[in-house]
Amino acid sequence: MNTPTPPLSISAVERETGLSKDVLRKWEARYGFPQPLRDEFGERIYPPEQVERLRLIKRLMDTGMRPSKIVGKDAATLLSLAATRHVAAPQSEALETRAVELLRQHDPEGLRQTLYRMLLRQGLARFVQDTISPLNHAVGEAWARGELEVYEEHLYTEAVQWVLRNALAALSDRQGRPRVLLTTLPEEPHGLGILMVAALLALEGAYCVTLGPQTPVAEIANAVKAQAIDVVVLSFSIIYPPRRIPPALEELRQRLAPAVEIWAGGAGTARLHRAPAGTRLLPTLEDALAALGQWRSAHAGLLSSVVSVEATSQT
Amino acid sequence: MNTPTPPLSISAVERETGLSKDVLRKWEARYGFPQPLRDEFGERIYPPEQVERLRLIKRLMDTGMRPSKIVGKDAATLLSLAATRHVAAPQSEALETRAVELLRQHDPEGLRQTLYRMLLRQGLARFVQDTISPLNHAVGEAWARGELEVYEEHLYTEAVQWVLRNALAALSDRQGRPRVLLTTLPEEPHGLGILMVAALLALEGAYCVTLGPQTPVAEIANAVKAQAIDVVVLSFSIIYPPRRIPPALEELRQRLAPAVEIWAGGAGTARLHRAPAGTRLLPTLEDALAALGQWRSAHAGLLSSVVSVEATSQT
DNA sequence: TTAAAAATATGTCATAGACAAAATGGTTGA
DNA sequence: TCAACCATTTTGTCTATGACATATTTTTAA
Repeated sequence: MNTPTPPLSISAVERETGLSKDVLRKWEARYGFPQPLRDEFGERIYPPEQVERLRLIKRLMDTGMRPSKIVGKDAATLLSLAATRHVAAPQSEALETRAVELLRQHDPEGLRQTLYRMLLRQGLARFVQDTISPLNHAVGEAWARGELEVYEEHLYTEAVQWVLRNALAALSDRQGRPRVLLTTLPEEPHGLGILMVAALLALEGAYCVTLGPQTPVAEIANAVKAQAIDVVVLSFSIIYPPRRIPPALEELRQRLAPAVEIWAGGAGTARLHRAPAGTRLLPTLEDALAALGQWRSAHAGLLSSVVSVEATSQT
Repeated sequence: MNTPTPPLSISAVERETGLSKDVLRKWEARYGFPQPLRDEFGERIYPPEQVERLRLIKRLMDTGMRPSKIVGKDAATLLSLAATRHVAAPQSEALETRAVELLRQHDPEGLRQTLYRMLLRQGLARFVQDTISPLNHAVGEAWARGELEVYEEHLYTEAVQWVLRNALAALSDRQGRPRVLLTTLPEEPHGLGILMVAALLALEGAYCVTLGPQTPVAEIANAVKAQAIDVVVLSFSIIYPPRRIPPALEELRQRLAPAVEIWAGGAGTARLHRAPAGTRLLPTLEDALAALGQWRSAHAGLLSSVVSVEATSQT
């Protein structure tokens, strides 16, 4: 009934796991795993079990573990390690399993509908915080366990984006303040986070421009000028190397006028001690709302003179 | 004003151009191009001009040219080659340049609006055929000339998807016939084509399920059964190796009940001589409409008994 | 404790050659 | 005239091994 999963070539494994060919070969030499079979031409072929383990290892490494600690471990140990990683117990198991089920049945329409109904029932704010957030985790873990294929994760992402963008379109108010630009840096492909933040901020009356993921810094600077942006929100997922976040933020800080605030959100920022000067961390969605409130009170008296401020800041 | 584009490392060039590190090194050895400089550690660094040329070369290769014919050529020659490739002169230059402009200004909202207004003015069918199709070309070429960054192309894709999905949602009719499943195979990442076809078919009253791109064959078979699908539409873009299309179609043909039709569309199918037995090629969008008409007349007398046919075909 | 320095771990890059897979071009047979 | 076949060439991917930059951890000094 399910996919029969034949053994994979090294490029296929690279595609499936995100581990480069070089890394796969080096691990084999250094840690003795993976240990692919060879085909008739002496080329590596990886049995599904090993691909499975590699997927798990990749997932654990994305949460900060080091290869030497985990590459040797067997699948069971890896799974238990993965289990100890997340503390928060999901409150609405039912929805999550239902969503994963719909994914597996390839019913994108049904998934969108389910999500949209949930949105109507809960309201946008609770929907984003209590439903989408845990769902993201559930889907991510299902994928790491090999229960979902890559394209099924795509399906999920598309459905969520669809629902959130719809909501955003309805909320869009060009007079809203602050004017917020949301995007990710070129090395960060995950764009769901910014949509979630955008939804929350737009609900509170901010004007949100979501650029989509992977915008070069120079282009962010252009967009900020062109659209008279007050706040830039960047999202860093768990896969973004934490060490690279501060320098990236500092570079952006230098390129933007000091009046433009820089907020950094996403799971990747949770591991940071403190924010670089002139930037702000938003490890959770609540922090985004708090930051918005503070921006508002800081600019409360100035809102009437905003137009002139923008005009000068565009030089 | 524009991006300053520093010299790039070999991985960066791989990311930018889609040419693997192995290929970049081999071309250097075989054809003498690219000829990257070396940094202080002896590692390759590619000046922007060479990256530019590589981008053009990749684009030309995607249209079927061979490396030996073009890797040596200079940028001007490559551009003229690219120019001779497309015959059809775009009729509404204005719109195309306007869209590219909006992209460059990072105004996704504005782009969506422009597209949506165009849709309302022209109607969905003309919008897809006369506007989106040439726009796709224009954007693709702008990208090959280096006028757009990767993420700007994403922006475009997202905007078009947004507009088309919106239209599709409004048209969706669960009673519609035939029931059409649209997707691409795992090696084909481009998903715009199926949305365009879906829009046209849905407009004519078909029920369309768009699975998103990169669905494994086994999963297509599952979905076909689960949703009582009459027709599977696959899209092959210009980058799909033409030689692999027939075997792929044949494999799918074997996995599906004979009553389920298989149509293959997209620019990749234009180069094929004839369709494998039991499948049908749709090199142009008009062909899709024609195929729909023929399906309808072939099943005209049976439409009343469709329900029972489905019930038995699901065994 | 904090900070700097040394040691270790890890990923990326380089070279060079083997060879499968794809494409081309010519030949044969319908 | 066209398609199918085979030989030849082209082209991309893979193997193997080692160097070394960069990231992380540990140790040492302040």
